Amino acid sequence: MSRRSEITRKASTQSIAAPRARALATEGGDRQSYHVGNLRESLIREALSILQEGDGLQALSLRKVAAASGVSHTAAYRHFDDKNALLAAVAEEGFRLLYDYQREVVAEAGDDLTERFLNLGWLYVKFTIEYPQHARIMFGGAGLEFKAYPALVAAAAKTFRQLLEVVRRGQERGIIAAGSSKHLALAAWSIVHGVAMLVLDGQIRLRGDAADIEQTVKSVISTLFHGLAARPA
Amino acid sequence: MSRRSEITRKASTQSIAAPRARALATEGGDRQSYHVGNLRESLIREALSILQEGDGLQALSLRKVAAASGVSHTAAYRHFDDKNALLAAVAEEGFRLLYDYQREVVAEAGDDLTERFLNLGWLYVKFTIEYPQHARIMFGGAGLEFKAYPALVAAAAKTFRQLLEVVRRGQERGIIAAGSSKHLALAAWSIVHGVAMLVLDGQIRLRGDAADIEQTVKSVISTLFHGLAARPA
DNA sequence: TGTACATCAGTGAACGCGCGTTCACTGATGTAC
DNA sequence: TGTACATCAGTGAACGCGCGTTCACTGATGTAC
Repeated sequence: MSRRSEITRKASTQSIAAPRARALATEGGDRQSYHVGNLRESLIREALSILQEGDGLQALSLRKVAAASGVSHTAAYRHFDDKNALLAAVAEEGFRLLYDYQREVVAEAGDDLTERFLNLGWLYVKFTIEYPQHARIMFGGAGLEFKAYPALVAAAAKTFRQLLEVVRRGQERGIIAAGSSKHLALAAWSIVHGVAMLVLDGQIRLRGDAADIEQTVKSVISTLFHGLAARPA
Repeated sequence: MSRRSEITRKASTQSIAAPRARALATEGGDRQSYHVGNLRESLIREALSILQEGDGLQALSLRKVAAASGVSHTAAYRHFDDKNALLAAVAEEGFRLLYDYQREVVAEAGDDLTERFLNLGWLYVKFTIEYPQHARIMFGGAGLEFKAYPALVAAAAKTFRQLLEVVRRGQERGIIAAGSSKHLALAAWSIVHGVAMLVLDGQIRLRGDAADIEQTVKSVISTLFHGLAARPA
């Protein structure tokens, strides 16, 4: 008993992002023995799990999250000032998760920069499709005031900086056009974010299988890469 | 008395989009003498007005909308099956409004197609910034099941088709690259939608004035036009 | 023109619900001497 | 080692709230004869 609580306490002191990046994609984990030491993490995890069920943002309540963690609903106030603070933590976790995924793609060896760009963009869209409600919280659908949560702002900025670096490296190698790398990165982020949101909202109908969607999305991204305008022949 | 109700009844039989496209941008109109004949339009208008106050989607309730229309909250059920049906009507109205605005830009004379493209894109973003909550309903933030509302689907499709036509005309004139015009239009929609959402969510911080934002947005769109890749020199 | 009836938009009371938040509390664990 | 005390995570009852929806109703307007 005392041994277990020692373990869980230790777990609570380190970032939950790294060890859980994979776990999130799989199943919920053990439901027992939360409390004392890891309730905070448990609440975030269960919130994600509830969002994953797809009943929309308004299906997420403090009470449900607490119940899923096997805890009285007032216990949440030990760890979060209020409901919004929990949402902010969920969003923050989302950005860390996305960052980790992106890092893998960026780190992948491969000389074809275009290819890598397509993959990075496709990853972003895939993330949004796989974690739609999660993505909505991250991208303002919950009406969260980001400014009130510096850690959240930092996590989001870090994710964007990753893209910015890829653009810069491309420019150095002469593969990406010269100019404000910030504006170019913004263009890349915008198109990928836009197509993700349109797919998520069903404006882009995903008739056909996953492969079709992937192809469509990549075609859109490659339009950005090569330009909409006709090349002067 | 009977004369007035005749007028309002006639008004209710035609689309509210055209005559109101301008009115929406200005003030709320007269609050008296709704009922019998134009309650439906009044409910939609007041819903928009409440959304415009910017307290978020969840601040919009049937009861508030009815109260703003000066009517018992159960009266709404005379005109809408339920709350979602009202939301769908609001979204539909939004697409019609956007369509009308776009048509003006498209119709504007001007030989410079690039310029016109930038203007069309900027219009889209401006619309989203000016009617943020409205845009959220239109773009899935309310969790509306679009499929259940054919008129809504039609209005959205019509707006997209407008963009598609511009792309096709550009291709005919050899100004826009050959290839699937649908995919190209999708790319244009995506980037514009993405940048709009990122601005709306504060991910793109709008330090500086409106002109700065306009410049940034147009720079992003022109990146799509000319391509991210370096031109082979 | 007058009467009887149908239609239908809007009323207001009532319902049950889940919500976020507060409060005084309990009981286990950690710390000082 | 033992005692007294502080800390602190979690409890459970209670609060007030606004919500969507239902129901039987009222009263004005339109229609048939």
